Amino acid sequence: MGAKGRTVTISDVAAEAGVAPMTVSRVINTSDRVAAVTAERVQAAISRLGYVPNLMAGGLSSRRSRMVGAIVPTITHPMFATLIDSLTETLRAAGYQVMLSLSGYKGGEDDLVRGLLGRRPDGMLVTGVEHAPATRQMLQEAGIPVVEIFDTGKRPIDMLVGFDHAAVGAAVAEYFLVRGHDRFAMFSAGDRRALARQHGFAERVATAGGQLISAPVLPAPSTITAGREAMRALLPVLDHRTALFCSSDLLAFGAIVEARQSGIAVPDRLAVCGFGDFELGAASEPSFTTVTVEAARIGRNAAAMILARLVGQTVERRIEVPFRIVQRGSS
Amino acid sequence: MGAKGRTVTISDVAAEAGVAPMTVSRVINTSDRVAAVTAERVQAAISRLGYVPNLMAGGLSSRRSRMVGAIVPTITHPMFATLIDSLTETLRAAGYQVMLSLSGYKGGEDDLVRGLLGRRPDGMLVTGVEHAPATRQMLQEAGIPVVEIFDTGKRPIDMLVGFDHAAVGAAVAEYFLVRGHDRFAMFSAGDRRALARQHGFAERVATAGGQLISAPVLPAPSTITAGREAMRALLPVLDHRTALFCSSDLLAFGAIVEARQSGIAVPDRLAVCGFGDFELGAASEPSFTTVTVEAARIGRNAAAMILARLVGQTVERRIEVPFRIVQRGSS
DNA sequence: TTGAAAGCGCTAACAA
DNA sequence: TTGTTAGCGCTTTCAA
Repeated sequence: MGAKGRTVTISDVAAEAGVAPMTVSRVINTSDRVAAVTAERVQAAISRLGYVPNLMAGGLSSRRSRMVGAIVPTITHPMFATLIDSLTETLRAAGYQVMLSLSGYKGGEDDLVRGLLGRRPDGMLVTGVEHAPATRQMLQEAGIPVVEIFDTGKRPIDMLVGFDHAAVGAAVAEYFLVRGHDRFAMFSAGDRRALARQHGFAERVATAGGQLISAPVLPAPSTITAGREAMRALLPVLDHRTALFCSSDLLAFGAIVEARQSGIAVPDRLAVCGFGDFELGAASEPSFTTVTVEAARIGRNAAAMILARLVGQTVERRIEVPFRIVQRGSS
Repeated sequence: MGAKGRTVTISDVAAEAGVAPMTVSRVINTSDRVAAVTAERVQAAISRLGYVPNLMAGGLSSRRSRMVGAIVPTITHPMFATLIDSLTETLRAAGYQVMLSLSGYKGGEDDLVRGLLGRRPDGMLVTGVEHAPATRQMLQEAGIPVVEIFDTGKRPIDMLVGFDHAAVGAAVAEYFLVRGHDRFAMFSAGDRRALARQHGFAERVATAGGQLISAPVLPAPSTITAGREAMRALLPVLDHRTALFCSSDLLAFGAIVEARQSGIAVPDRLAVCGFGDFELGAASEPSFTTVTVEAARIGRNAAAMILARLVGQTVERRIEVPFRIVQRGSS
């Protein structure tokens, strides 16, 4: 560094401490292989000069960047925010940094992957299992551990931590069916995984001979306001007891707020189940039923899988994380 | 890359295209300075081999990493999530990536800064204006544009985009005073900036001769549940009309839910103002008054300042972003 | 418009 | 335990 003048390099430190650069490198990376006195002298030189090792140089030479790339659609969504939080923390504890890219919900993943791979990450995390063939190939040929998260598929690129969204939809339908419902509605965001939940829900409902009276697809990411508006549109056909599944807790909350405004009793006239288990669902009034998935666990597992592979361990290639319906006041 | 065998380098591409490595480099970085036919041939070789340029090598050589480091307390908080979103997007459009570190609310910033500076970022963003002296010095000596965000101070490290939290507190107090309130309470998270808002609020209240009946400090980050609990504790002294300022919309929402559960009329008996302008405040019932600050604008401004400096422009060193009280159903 | 030489700052591999 | 040599894959600089 150095405000004026040259950046301090490992050679400067070596000269200052009266050792070879390689010895400084050892002190920094594998301090056990250096005599204690020498190490102390080097450490003193380091802090005297304010030396900050150049990780680009180190990475280029060692072919290890101590960095993991991650792509998620957004961090505005509590689920992904939590996931990135736990991923980052688990990797940080192991000495790795995370380079994050946000893909939005409109594709363009290829450029993001290429951009990250340019930094030569030691591992990669991508959201979902649907990728352009070229993207898949790039990831495969990178020769690093790759984890796909938040979904399942038959043929992962490498490793996978997620759950079956269609199964979630079916489980929620089942939950309602068991409680005697026969009229259903679903508010779904337009992204792949929300739509998979919708399909699972609709299919189970159809199999049971239930009636799906409405299933609007809303723009991703979901908002409370979108939930309110969808509910407003649904009101005219809400003449009988209905069970509503929302692809996000935000939609569910909006739906409930609007329903109560309009004098629709929850849960008697309208039963509601959300998805995501945000704090909102537990701490609002009425609290509402939702599907809980431990996002933090997905992040931790993904990080652990990458780290394990980096130290040469054989790892489970596929982890299905459980989901669970949490019954609350809305159903 | 290459699943088996060596990674493709610029020399491989050069050989494939029948040119020198330097020509390939020019095609990638400054394609205008290469003959069109040559460029085409090189591009063909690049995609044939699946070449992904090594940015560590490029950065080491050019001393530009095309990367900006950023430290925020958390991305779980909607305000910081939005900010990082806009920062990332603005920088991405200019060809820069963001390396994100999460500091939590407990310090340890020094290690994060050192870790990021090791990647030789072309710019840095840090949250707040309070830093350990050593951290300050490291940032200063890095010789790169540094932006401190989300606060103001007399003596920024380099550049600053933020607002005065004490002024926010004072403005909210003023807002209540104008409406004839004389009894006040405040729920505040324990982080620096929330406490600054609290102080500003308390001071203005005191100056006006108002009574501050309660001002608990809650753990950061704020939650809805914490707001409910704080309200439960406040109930016994809520015998007169009271105005409550919460350091976060989550606390405000929790407070309102709990108050209504307990039969306290909002806004007649209890007026509430939150902070942050989350969607929750606008779309819940009753909607609630809050302080809005454009987080996205802070991110965009910070990115723009860094980018401008990187192309050698002289830049405003301090941007005060406005805040505004949005009146809604709770006050 | 293109190429050759040198070097960015570090670490692997080997030697002492 | 420490040092020397070579080279990671690019770009800068200079030359043609």
